[in-house]
Amino acid sequence: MSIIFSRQCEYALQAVLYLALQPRGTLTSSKDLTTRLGVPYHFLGKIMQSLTRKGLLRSQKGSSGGFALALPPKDITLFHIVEAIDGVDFTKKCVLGFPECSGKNPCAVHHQWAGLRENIYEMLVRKNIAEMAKETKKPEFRAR
Amino acid sequence: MSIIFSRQCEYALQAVLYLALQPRGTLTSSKDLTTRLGVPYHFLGKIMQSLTRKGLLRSQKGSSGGFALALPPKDITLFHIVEAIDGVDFTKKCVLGFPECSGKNPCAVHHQWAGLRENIYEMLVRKNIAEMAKETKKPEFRAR
DNA sequence: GCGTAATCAGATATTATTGTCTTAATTATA
DNA sequence: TATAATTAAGACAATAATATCTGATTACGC
Ligand code: SF4
Ligand code: SF4
Repeated sequence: MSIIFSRQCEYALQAVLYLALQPRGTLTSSKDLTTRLGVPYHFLGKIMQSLTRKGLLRSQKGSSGGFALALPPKDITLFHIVEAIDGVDFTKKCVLGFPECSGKNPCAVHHQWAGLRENIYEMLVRKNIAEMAKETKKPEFRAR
Repeated sequence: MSIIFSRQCEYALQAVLYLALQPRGTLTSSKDLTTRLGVPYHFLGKIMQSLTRKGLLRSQKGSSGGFALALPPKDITLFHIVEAIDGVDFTKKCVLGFPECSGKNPCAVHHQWAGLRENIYEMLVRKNIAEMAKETKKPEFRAR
C-alpha cells in the first residue's frame, strides 16, 4: 500500500525535486534520473511525459537532451505535481469511503478528518520547490 | 484513487461501524450489510471472513446466523480494523515514497509529514467505536 | 549528411486489487 | 429429520496499476 499518493505520483514528486536541485538551465536525462532515484526507466519516462504535457516540465529530444522544469522553481508546489498525476479529489473525499456524505449528519470522525485533509493540502501548497530544494539535505541529489 | 486506505479497508470500516450501531447481542447477516452499505456482496463476505479470522468479529453460520463484534465496542478502535486489513506500515513510510529515509537529513517536508502521520494515527486510535456509534447520526444505519 | 544519443509514443506484459461465482459446511427451525 | 438460510472457502473473472519493450522522431556533433 502506498500512502496517500500513487506510486507514479511518488516518482513524479521525487523526480521534480531532483530537477529542482540541478543548476538552472541544465537538462537532466531520464537515464540520469532513473539511476539517481532507483526507479524503473521506462515507467519514469512515461511519467515525465505526462508532466511535460501538463506544462510542468520541458523536454528536449536528441543528443544531450533531457528534462528541466518549465517554470521557475518558486512557481511550482508539490500540489501542482499531485494535481497533474493523481488528481486532487482527495480534498473532497471521505476517509471511510462513504459516498455522498460530507458534513451534514457528520460521523464521529468527520471533524478530525476534515482537518487532516486540510493539513495534507497545506503540506502540498505551503512550500514551493525552490524553498524545498534549498532546505533539502539529501547529498545524493546534488550534482556530482 | 482511494485515499489512505484500500477499498477493502473502507468497506471493513463501514461494516464494523454498522455492526457497532446494532443492538448488542444481535447478529447481522452479510446480505443485510451489503444492502445497507451498498457494497458488493461476495467481496464483503471475504472481508468479513478476514475480520473474523483476526478475532475482531464472531460469526454464526446457518439460519438466522450472521456477524457481530467479538469484543465490547469500547475495546475496538478504527486502528484495529486498519491493522487487520491494510496493515499499519503507513506509520513508518515517507509520503514522497523515498525508501530508507527517515529523519536524518530530513527533507523540507519531513516535519510536516511526520506530524501528519501522527494525526492519522491519532484519528484511528482516539475514539473507540462505542463512542463513535453514540455520536454517529447516520439514520440509515439505525436498525429499522 | 551521418551516426549517435536522447525523448516520444504506443503496444504489450505483469502484477495487484477488486469483484463474482459455485460449492460445501453449519445451524435454526418447522 | 428435512428444509431453508446463512457463513466459509476456493476458484475464477474483470479491472486497474505498474512495468517493459519496441520503433519512431528529433537534435546534436562530427
Ligand atoms: S461525516 Fe464521517 S462518513 Fe461522512 S464524510 Fe465525514 S468522515 Fe466521512
Ligand atoms: S526526510 Fe523527506 S524524504 Fe525523507 S522520510 Fe522524511 S519526508 Fe520522506
